[in-house]
Order: sequence, then C-alpha cells, then structure tokens
Amino acid sequence: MKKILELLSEEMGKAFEAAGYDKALGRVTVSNRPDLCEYQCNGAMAGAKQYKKAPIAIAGDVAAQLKDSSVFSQVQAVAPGFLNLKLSEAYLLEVIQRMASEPKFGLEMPERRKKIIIDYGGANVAKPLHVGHIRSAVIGESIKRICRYAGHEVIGDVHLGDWGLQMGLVITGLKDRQPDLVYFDESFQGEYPAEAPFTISELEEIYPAASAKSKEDPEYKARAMEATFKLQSGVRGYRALWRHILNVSVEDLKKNYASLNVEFDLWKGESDVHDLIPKMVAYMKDNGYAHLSEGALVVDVKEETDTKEIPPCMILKSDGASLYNTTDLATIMERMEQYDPDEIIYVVDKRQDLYFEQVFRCARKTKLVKPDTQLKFLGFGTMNGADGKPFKTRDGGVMRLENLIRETKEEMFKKIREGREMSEKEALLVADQVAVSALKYGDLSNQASKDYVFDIDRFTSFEGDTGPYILYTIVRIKSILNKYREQGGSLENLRMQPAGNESEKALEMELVQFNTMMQTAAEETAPHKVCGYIYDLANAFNHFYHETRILGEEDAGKKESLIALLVLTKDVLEACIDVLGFEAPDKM
RNA sequence: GUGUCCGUAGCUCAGCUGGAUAGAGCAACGGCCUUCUAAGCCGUGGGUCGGGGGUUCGAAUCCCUUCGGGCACGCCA
Repeated sequence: MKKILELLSEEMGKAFEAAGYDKALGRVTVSNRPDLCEYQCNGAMAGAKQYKKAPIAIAGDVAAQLKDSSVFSQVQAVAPGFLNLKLSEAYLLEVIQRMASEPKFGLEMPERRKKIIIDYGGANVAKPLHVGHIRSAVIGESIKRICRYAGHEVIGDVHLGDWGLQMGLVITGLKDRQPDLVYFDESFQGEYPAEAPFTISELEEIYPAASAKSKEDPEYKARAMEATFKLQSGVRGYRALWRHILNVSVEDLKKNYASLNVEFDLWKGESDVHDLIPKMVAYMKDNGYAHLSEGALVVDVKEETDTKEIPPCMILKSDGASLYNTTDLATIMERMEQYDPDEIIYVVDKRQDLYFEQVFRCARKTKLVKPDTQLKFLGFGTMNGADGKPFKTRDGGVMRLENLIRETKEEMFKKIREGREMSEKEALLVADQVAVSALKYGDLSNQASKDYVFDIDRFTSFEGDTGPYILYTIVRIKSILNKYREQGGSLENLRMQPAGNESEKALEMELVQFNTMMQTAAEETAPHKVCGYIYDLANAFNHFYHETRILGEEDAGKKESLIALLVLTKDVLEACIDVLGFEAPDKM
C-alpha cells in the first residue's frame, strides 16, 4: 500500500491544483513542531517565487480548498506560509486497518526481485572469533534479514579464510606436536581416520604459537610455506588434515554464530576458488587486462575522473603466488557463474574501502561481472572501548567473542534473578534472549559506517534506549494479551474504532510509518533506522500504556479496539526485532 | 603529502534530498506503584550544532575555507 506521506501528499496536491497551483508543491512531511500540528506542508513557501505571490496567500488558498476534507481535521495556514495539518481520526483508522490487513503491514514489494549475495562474518579457520568479528556478523545478519523482508532473494555467505599460509602454519605446528600422525607419512595409502586428531581448543592453541614462531624463525616460516604449498598442490595427507581442521573449526564457528542468532546459507571459503585461479589469471592475461608491473601481475584501475591516486589491482604477487585480491576476484567469478546475482554486498571493516574499490573496478573492467551487477562495499567502523580507543580486555588483550557473549549472558542472568521471580531454567533462557538483544541493539542502533563506543554496561542496562527496553515493551503487551485471553477474550477478527485520545492517536501515527521506514532501511541498508523506529514506537506505546486502562475498559467495543491496537503494535515490534536478529521472551 | 570519514548537551548518539523554538538516552535533580510488568511514565536544569566566510526569504543540513581527530594509500588480510 502507499505510504502515509504519499497519501497525504496526494491529497494536498489535489488541493494545490484546485487552487490553481502546481500539485507537486503539495509534499507533506511529518511535523517538526508536534506542539502545533501532526503533519506539515511547506509547498506554499517553495512556490512563492514561481507564482510571485506571498506564501501565506498561497497557503490560504490551499487551506480553503480543504475546508471540508475528510482526511484532515485541521488545515491551518500560518505565517510565513506553513500549512499545519492534523489528521482526522476516521481517516487514520482507515489507514491503520488497511495496514493491519495487508501482508508485511503494507510494505510494497519491489518491482523487480533482486538476487543478492551478502558476504559477511569474516571468520578464519583455526582462529577463534574475537570482538572485532561481532560487527560484521551482527550488521550483516540484519541487512540480510531486512533485504529479505523487503522482498529480495538473499544468500548469506560467511566466506571463510580457510586457505593460505595460516593453514600451513597450523599444519606445521601440528607436525611438531604429533610428528607420528599418519597424515605426515607420505607412503601411507589407506583410509585416513574419520576422527580429527585434535580438539578445537588445541587448534586454537596451535595457531597463535605457530604464527608467533614463524615471525621470529625464518626457517620455521619456510617450513610453513612449504606445508602451504603441499596443501595447495593436493598432497593427500595434508588435504585430509586440512579437512579435519576445517570441520572442527566450522563446527565451533557455527556454535558461536548461533549463540548470536547469526546463520549463513553458505559456508564457502577461499579454498573453494583455488582451482579457479589459473583460469582467471589466464583470462586476464589473454584479454590484455593484466600486465606485469614491478614483477607483479596487475590490472590498472585508474580512471580519468579520479581525484586521488588509485593503485593498480594486484592479481599475483611477484613470486607468482596468489593473494587476497586473487581469491576475492575468483570468488566474484564463481558467484557470477553459480548464482548470477544482481548485487553482491560486502560487510567489511571500512578500512578496506580503497582495497574493495580496486577489486570492484577490476571486476568491472575485466568483465567478471555484468555491467549492471551492483558491487557494494558496506564498511563498518571500529568498535572502541569506553576510553574511545579500540576495544580491549582489561589486561589489554583481544577479547574472544565467545567470552564476551558468555559474560553478557551471565551478567543478564544475575540481574534477572535479582529483580524477578523466575525459575533458574526460565531465567537462563530469558537472560540469553535479553543479552543478545542488548549486544545487537547496542551495535545496530549506531550507523554502521561510524566508529562507536562499545560500552557493555550501557547496553545491558535496564534503562534507556536499549535492546532490553524494546523487549520489555513487547513483554508488557504480551502480558496484557495473555490476560485478555485468560479472561476468555479472542484475538481474532477484532474491530477497531477511531482513536479516543492523543496518546492513542500518537501510537497509531507511529505505526503508520512502518512501511516508509522499512523501505528506507532496505534501500539504504540501514539497520539503525529500524532501531530508531522501534524506539519511537516503544516510547509511543509506553506513553499510551501509562494513560490507558485496557483490560479495565468497560465499553466492550472500545476494549476490543484497544486490544486490536495492542496486537498490531506487538506484531510490528516483533517484525522489526526479527529483522534486527533477536527475539522477545514471553516474560522478563 | 594525497584522499577519505568525523567534530551536535558533561558522556554516548539521532537529526543532514534546507524550513518554525536543534532532539533522545545516560549522568544530576524532583514527582508517580491498593489498578494490565516501575527494565516504566511525567517533569527541571543543561547547546554560539569545532571556528570563519558564502548561497538563500530561511542553514546543524548545501558550497568554500580553517582548526582538531580517525582511517587508508602495490606485493598483509
């Protein structure tokens, strides 16, 4: 259905036209002076020059046309030429009812359903997730859900770092610890064991140790590079071992992501495009796109209009080895071949901006993608600690994501047990949900591209603009609806009446903004708009709640109408937190 | 150096396709629980929107400039 501002603008446009002015001037916006009006139109001032007339005179003409409007209960021309509008309760009710009856509350589906691949998560095999990974996961997941809700086909890919030197390091580290493993016996011909010879915690120990050693010991590094080479050239035992590393690691990653309600459709990785690289390199050479520069194979991506120096995109290093660019480009190639997406979105640290600019230009220039394939870089800012510097643990180390999540959940559990009568079992469940809402809302309510201060005490606080506040609002509504049902009420086929007071009307006007907000959030891939909206909506509800007796309402018709409004508010709030990637408990 | 992003209340942030008196939350202070969850609601104080120019009837918003900060700038990812 049309958005409320479109409906109102149309109505105003007709009045402008009837008064002899351009109907385009009738653009209505939400009032910035709620004390004076609900909506406003500034078209009279915009049109003053064109018609060589005082704005207030134009506004007066238009207002006269709307004297008997069924849409507006008030149209006031105010100096210097504002048109101050109030909505009629009956009209608002019409819109609300329509919204409640339509799928997705009247959000219009796109003319063309796009196929979108979203690349987020940024996990590496054999390395534990740390706090730095939370943004990509949380933002990416939400954008995936928002785009889906908006009607697109979306495929989420974690795109693992599962190839290259880090794998060689792990294998080398493992060889030193367990040299007798059958995987290192090159004469071995039989089946390798199904069980991995290590656990995830051992794996997480091996990598940092090996990485540190290779930095100090060139001989060790050479061994790791050789192991990498053997792995990539397909030595059986190395491949088998690598497969184990991958399995053990992915299982653990899935567990961690699941604890944040983050799910990927694809668990592809850099290794998946390994066999594609020679083909791609040959393609770039044969078509004259790539040339040697300082020994490396590069594609020039400078453009005439550049205001800055854009270095060429490197395809192969001067030693002939592949690098980040190589796998990223090959991945684009693979995605085009396998999925042919309309759009690929990368949710990555914004410091990689220039790098992706190069990759995108290269992909375009070399026609790896179609001219109309959109490649979008969605860079997110750094997560800082309360001191404004990059987030660290108290002792200055990097905090593991797992620990952060666990600590947040424990903290939440403690608070719930202190403040609420609840069984331990239920409190654990609720604590999980509230903690996830706190973490995610805390992140998503900021603009993704900006740096932000990660303050766990603030996010988990029970007060203010937080995830828990939103959940609390939903729980309040659920609680009333449950009581209503217990008292024999039904939530089916509820009839609504026009709003009875200001706070009820304000709540309805907030609800009616839903489709506008969601469309904008999808177009701008901006989860923080959803957060802003539900915060306003929750505020409007709590204000209304405070002033309105619902279950005690004596007029049966009125009560039914209030319940219907509650149901709609709850449904909209839940749709919103669902796209943000968290959910509300029944009690808290 | 070049490019880029940012600078709004004590702190954390909205608002930025120009509109009337710049908004929230936290912190401070003061009210509201015999009635549907007080993790709530209501109120008070707090600002030359970094500075300076310009465009405009009108600028936090657009342009220029300046100061301060973050980040990136070929063989890492």
